[in-house]
This record gives sequence, structure tokens and C-alpha cells, in this order.
Amino acid sequence: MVTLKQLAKELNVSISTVSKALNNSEEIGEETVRRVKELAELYNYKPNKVALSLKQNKTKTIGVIIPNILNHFLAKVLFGIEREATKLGYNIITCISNESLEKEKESLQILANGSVDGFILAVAQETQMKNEIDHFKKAITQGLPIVMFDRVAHDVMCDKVIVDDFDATYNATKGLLAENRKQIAFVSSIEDLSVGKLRERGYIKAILETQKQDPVLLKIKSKDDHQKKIKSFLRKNKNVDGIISADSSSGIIAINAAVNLGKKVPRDISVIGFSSKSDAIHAFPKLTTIRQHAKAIGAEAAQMLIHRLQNMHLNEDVKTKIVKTSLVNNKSTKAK
Amino acid sequence: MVTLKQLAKELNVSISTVSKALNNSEEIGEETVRRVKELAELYNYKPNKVALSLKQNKTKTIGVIIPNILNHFLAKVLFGIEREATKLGYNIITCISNESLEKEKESLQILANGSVDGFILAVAQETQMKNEIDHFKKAITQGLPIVMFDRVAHDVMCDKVIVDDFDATYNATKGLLAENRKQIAFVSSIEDLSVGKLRERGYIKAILETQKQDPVLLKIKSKDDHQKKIKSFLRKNKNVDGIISADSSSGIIAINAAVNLGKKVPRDISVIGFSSKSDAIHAFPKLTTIRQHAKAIGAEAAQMLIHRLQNMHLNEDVKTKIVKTSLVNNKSTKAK
DNA sequence: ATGAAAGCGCTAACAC
DNA sequence: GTGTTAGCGCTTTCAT
Repeated sequence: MVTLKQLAKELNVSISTVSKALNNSEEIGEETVRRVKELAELYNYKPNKVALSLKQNKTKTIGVIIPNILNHFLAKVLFGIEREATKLGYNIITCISNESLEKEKESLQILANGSVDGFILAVAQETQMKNEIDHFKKAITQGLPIVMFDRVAHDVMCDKVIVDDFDATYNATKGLLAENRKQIAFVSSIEDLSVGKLRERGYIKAILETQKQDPVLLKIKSKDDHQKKIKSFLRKNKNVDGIISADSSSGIIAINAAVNLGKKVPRDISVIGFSSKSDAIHAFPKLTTIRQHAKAIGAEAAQMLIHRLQNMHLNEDVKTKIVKTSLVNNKSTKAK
Repeated sequence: MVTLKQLAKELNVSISTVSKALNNSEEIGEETVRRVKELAELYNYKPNKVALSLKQNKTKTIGVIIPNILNHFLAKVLFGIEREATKLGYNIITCISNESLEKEKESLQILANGSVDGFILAVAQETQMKNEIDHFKKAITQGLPIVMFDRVAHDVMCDKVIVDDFDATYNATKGLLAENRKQIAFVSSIEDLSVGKLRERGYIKAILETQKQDPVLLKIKSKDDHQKKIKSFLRKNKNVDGIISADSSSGIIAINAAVNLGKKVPRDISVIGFSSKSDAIHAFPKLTTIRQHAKAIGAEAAQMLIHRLQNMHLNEDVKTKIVKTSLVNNKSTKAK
């Protein structure tokens, strides 16, 4: 990499002259500016990011901590974060906590050594289960703002971007009730997560309001064989004619399992699930989907963090943004 | 963040004494070392990463450029890279090229400003189609080594980690032939990619060797409705009793479509596809899968790059590592 | 209009 | 055993 020093030497001017010329300072003569810029162009000069960061005490880099990059939703949020951050002139350093509290702490620690200006993260499963939040608070105290998305720690004072999970399943359940479904079941492999609990409650509320059916829950552990669990559940509960799925694959598996058992979807059973467009087509018929607008969530989180970084002096109150889900009617429910 | 300066002041010693003490230099007295370390501990001192980078002219950071984070395979490689890099003391800055040549160039450019020590990347689709490679060469010339994985540019002299795509489909096709399948078709939505072409050739070779059937190809464009395309293909080609899928979703869709058309899998038709474990269960029966060992590819790429970074002076020859795929027999083929 | 110098936080060669 | 100094690349204040 070419440095200001080298340019200065070659042009027989001082380093500061070169710096000013490149930064369009009024102080420098027209002719000099031209010569400097020409040479800089020729050598493809780029200001050294590290030196800038040191000087200005900010890195224009965001630390992103994702629990699980193989989760389509989380990956899509990351996509949204990256795009928005890039647009606003920031880079992202990505760490994957792998749902582990320890790894999450570590990542936060390591990046708090001056590598980043702030964090965007979704809380790891283990962290949510143990309800630990000190590491978050510590980072914030150190002057590194955090934006949490989707899975948040409510007791940490920081900006948040969340989904209206409760409403989403409440409304989805209402939708199946409107189809006159007699026994709607709830299938979840994420009951440990804050969002999993919210989704469950939304479903339960809608069911209890009917006063005509009771909640039926199928909870799947990650080590279970999802296909078998769901298939045997459907076999044993022949009266189930509607399914709300809380995670991204149970809905798809449920459809395929139902078809496999000789049921017609949606004639005999309707299914609604959280899912992405690309996964929804893995089911025949295509899964009616609760869309979470993952990219928008990521973009929103990036905006919030960068806004805060650029207005640190103002000390604004923390905000929570709720991104509304939307229901995409495909063929696994009766169309309206 | 606490600095050496502040510690030095509080302890009434010089900055360099503190620095040496913390770095376990032999020069410093036992007692001093103890005092320094205690205070550092108390204030949770962490060496400023940016200052270190500037001083040592290396960032211990790797730039990773991924074409599409929503692709499960690529996401998993990223996972592998992150894990291995972290283990070896490196951070990763992630950019997403979104399959665009322009974005890829930009990312390479921006990160070449001193932000990273080298790159790990898979070439964007557009880049492969236009066969542009100057931006890669430029980065390498600037002293930033590149490791390419999966989708590589053969004309760039750099380390590579690739999959034995040709062999994978060749062998998979042979496997279906051994089941005595009379007409095996090849379904692909990635014919533009280098790996897509290799997979196609592997299939074609195996078919031509039989001298009993001709290759039958279904090529899907990304804007097509994949479900419809595959379903109507199966309807029109009733003699097809075997399918090799080149991408990660066609195989799953094919199984579900076949079942939907009243066929029994694998009695009437066998299917093999590239896929991950978590996607394979979206099909009933579960898809027999060509596993690419994405995490291993990522780890290997990280190791290669870091090895090179730590031995830049040696100027070692570039290497290409081939990671063998393996076939996981599930229920969409006749078990051996 | 141009340059010298200080300083961001750190390490290390070189005094003492 | 401890301190001084220079320097990584850059911006910026303050001379000239």
C-alpha cells in the first residue's frame, strides 16, 4: 500500500500538504492539488483504514453476533445488516455464538478491544435459558452500544428490533379458526427461545378464546427425529385438522408428512408456519407462511445502531422497533 | 478503554515498563510485574487492536466474500471459516457480493485499504459468466493472498479448496445405474456456475458410458417456478425413473413432486441431490444426499490462508485442495 | 500556500 | 530493571 509519506517524497512536498490536498482543503494551491491527486490516482492510493481508526478513535465497523448462521431467518437478517451497513459506509465483523453463552461472551469481549464501534446481535439460546445479561451491560458501559434483534434480553437497556410474534400466531390461529378448523395443534422445536414462547402464547390465547377446543402442543427437541415425531403425532391425533408451526421447518415437514399419510392439504388439514420463500417451496402444496421480513429487520437494526453511533453525544433514549409480520397465503390453507 | 498510558500514570512508571510487564518481558522486576498485572486486571485492560494492527502492519483479520449467504452450503462454509479463524486468533469481516461482479470488486477494493490481511472467497456468478479476474490479481499483487473455495477462477494463481463435483455426480449416476434405472435425468438450476457445469459433465459421462440411455437434462432458471417446472417435467417424462439434482433444492422438490404425482419413491423413481442434513428432511422420504462437507471446506480454506499469512516470506507455491464428497444413503434411493 | 509537530496506542531498539 | 525515543499512517493545529 502506498502511503502519504511516499507520495510526499515523490512530489517533494510535505506529508501534510498531500493530506490536505487529497481532502480538498482550501489551503492548498490549485496546481498542487492537481499534481497530488494525479499521483495518488496513479498509485491507487487509499487512506490506511487502521491509521484512520486509531486517529479518529472509531472504526466504522460493527460487530455482529449471530447465534446460528444456518438458520435461514438469521442468515437473512445478517444479509440485511450487511447491505445496510455497507450502504452507510460500515463494515461488519461477524462472530457466530453457536447458541453458546460462553462463545457469545468471548466474542463480545474480543471485539471490545477497539475492533468495533458497537454491536448488533441476537441473544444465544443458552444465554436466554440462563438469563445472563452482565456481559451485555458491560459492553454498553464501555461505550459500545448494542442493538438486539429478534431474540432480545428485556432487562438490558438498549435498542431493539423485534417481531410481533405473539400477534403473528394469534392471528394465524384465528385464520385457521375462520376456516372452521375443529382442532388446531401447535408444533414447535424452539420452546426455549423467547420468540418460541411468545408464539406459543399467541396460539394459546386464540384457542382459549374459542371455548370450543383446547390447546394441543407438540414440542420437539433438537435431538429428536423431526420427521418421525411429526408423523407419529399426526397418526395419533387423527382429529387434528390445523397446524401452526413455530419454527422454520416443522410446517414443511408437517405438510409432507400429512400427504404421506394420505391426507389432502388443505382439504383435510391446513398448515401455517414461519418460513422463508425458498423453503416454503419444499412443501407440496406450498406452505402458507408467516413472513418475518428478515432483511428489513437487519436493515432497521443497522440503521438504529449507526444512528446512535453518529449521535453518541445526544444520549438518546433507547427505542424498540416492532416489525410486523405478514401472512402469505399459499396452498396449504384454504384461500380466502 | 484503559490505555497503557493511564496504567503507567497511576503506577508512576513508564509506558514501556507497563508494556513489557504485561508481555512477560524478562527485563522487568517481579514485584513490578505483579503490580502492573493487578491493576491491568482491575481495569480490565485489553491491548487496543487498532494500535497493534498499525504497529505490526497486520490486522489478524480475514476478509470473506460470500456470493449468497442464503445458500445453505455457502453459509455453512462461512460457519467453518469463522470457527477455524477464531480458533487461530483471527476475526473475519464478511461481505456479501450477492453474485454481482461490481459488488465483489468493491468489497475487494474497500477491504484492501488495510482492513484485512487476506481473503477467502467464492467467485460470484456474474464474475464467472464474464470471466473477469483482474480484481483478484490486483489484490494478490498488493500483497493480499486469496484462497478461493468451491467456485474458483482457474486462471488466478492462488490457493484453492474445491469439491470433486465431477466425480460426485459421476458416482451418484453410477449408483442409480446399479439400481438398474432405465432413464436417469439431471436437474439443475445452477448451470451458469463452474460447479454446475462440472456436475453436469459427471452425469453425462456416466450416462454415455452405458450406451443404453441418453442424457436428459432439465435446466431451471432462477426466475422460473421450480415446483411447476419439475412437476411438469415429471409428468411429461413418465419414463424417468432416476434423478440427479445439481443444486440444493431440486432434489427435495423432485421427491415431493413425484409423490404428489402418485409415484412411490424409491420404488418408481430414485432421487439423489446435493443437500444439507437439515434440508434433506424436508423431503418424504428423506433425500439421499451428496454431502459436500461444507464446514470442512471452510476450515481448510481458513487454515490455508492463515498458513500463508504466517509464512509470507517463504513464498510457497499455490496449492489446490480437493475435498471429497460423500454419499449419504437415505430413503429416496434403494438401500444397498 | 506550505510545512513542522503533536498525538492516537502500542512495541522495541537503545540508552542509562 | 527502568526509561527514552522513534515510528507505524494519518489528521490537524499552529507556525511561517
